[in-house]
Amino acid sequence: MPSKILLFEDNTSIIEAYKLLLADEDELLLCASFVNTDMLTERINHFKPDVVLMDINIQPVDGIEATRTIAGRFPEVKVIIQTIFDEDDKVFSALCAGASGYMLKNAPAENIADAVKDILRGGFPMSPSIARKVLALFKTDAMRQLFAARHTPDYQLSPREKEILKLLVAGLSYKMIASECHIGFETVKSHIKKIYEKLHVTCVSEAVAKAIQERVI
Amino acid sequence: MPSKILLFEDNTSIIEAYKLLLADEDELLLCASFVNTDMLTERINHFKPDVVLMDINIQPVDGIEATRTIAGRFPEVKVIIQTIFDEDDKVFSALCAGASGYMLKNAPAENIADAVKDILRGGFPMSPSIARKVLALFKTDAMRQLFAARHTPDYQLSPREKEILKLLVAGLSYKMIASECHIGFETVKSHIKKIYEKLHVTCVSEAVAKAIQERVI
DNA sequence: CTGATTTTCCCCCGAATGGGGGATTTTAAC
DNA sequence: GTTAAAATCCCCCATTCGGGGGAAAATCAG
Repeated sequence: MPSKILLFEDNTSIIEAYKLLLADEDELLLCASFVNTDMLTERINHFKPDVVLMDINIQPVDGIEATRTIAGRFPEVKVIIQTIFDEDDKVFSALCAGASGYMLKNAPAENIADAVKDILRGGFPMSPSIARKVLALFKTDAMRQLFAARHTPDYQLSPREKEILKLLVAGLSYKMIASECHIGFETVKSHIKKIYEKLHVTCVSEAVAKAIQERVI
Repeated sequence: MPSKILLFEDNTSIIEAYKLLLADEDELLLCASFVNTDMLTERINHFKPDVVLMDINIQPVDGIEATRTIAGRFPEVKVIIQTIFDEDDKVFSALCAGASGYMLKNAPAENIADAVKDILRGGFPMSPSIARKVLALFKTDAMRQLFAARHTPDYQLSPREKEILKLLVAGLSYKMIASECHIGFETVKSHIKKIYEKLHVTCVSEAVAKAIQERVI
């Protein structure tokens, strides 16, 4: 049984091209194509496609928003964003919005069907230029922040120190921490002194910020 | 001018194999190889390679950490992670750490030089399983939080209050904030009193935690 | 113009914090 | 069994915070 495809594309000549390209594919079936995103959910609901090829610049709802809608309402539908080139930010947003992949409209003709099949198999074909862009995203500050989660700097805090740091982050005073941990006030002070040393900070605010941002706790 | 390569690999027979494979490549020059990650930055600094081939399981600093170091200190150096197989998670972490690509050590011999050249040209050969992980990353909550419109509770902080809150989060004392903002100490106190009221907190630690976690600032 | 909000500043005072010294006991490692 | 680290507690003391009162400009919206 072939995979049903819906095409959203405002350029009719591209629609024609796709029709031709997909016509003699046994595994793929182009059910319908639309030049706008009107009645989006109704159309999806009606055709129940396996794949949606979505032009990123379609109107009135743009391809990214449409992707978000489809990914939210029909998570089993794979959305493949169609773009021309040099639209890094948009492609990135589209992937965030739930797109399963990303294709260049000006790719060599025979590759298009293969790309669709590939994505259906769970692959994620990326042209080198796109791969480079995605890879570049791994090096942005935002991504680094994300992966600070995985990369947790080790400040060699002892279990007790971690416990107390957590309570500090939770907003407890020294006194409250003491009673919470069933230890003396002075002990709490000692631990916190040690924590500050190890984290290279000098006050609660820095300690809390560091603990949260670098996921020390 | 050939691209200079440094090899970090603890298996000496693999080092020998790479030497042979890269010996008759005009575009590639294997400068040196090391069986550990001691003196990492010094070595990079000395050889100034274009490419580093980094075994993922090298010691004492593992390949991922080493990659992070190199990517941080020498962003122009491309790091290619060398892995055996079935180490998707590690490979993924390596990419997050800033690797430019990865290669299978047991790849057909003639492919190795090609893979290096490919990555040098900016390509990014990615296996389906890795690609899937990359894609999955785009759908994580963390990413959505970062890039999608997110629910930010509105505490109605005035611009000045936000500014001061930022400085609080940065770990500045009242006095430092005063001098930073060119206002009096008492004014800072007033603002902070107001901030605490609005955020429903009673001390810096709570305020900082809330500001960061709820992205108030 | 008028009222509301923001920003600025002030005093008082008790409580909390941070840094500098310690010391003892328990636990873990070698 | 010695050594090292962790966890506990103590004192002193200056500084910083936090909450309670204000109040006067400056800015802004209607």
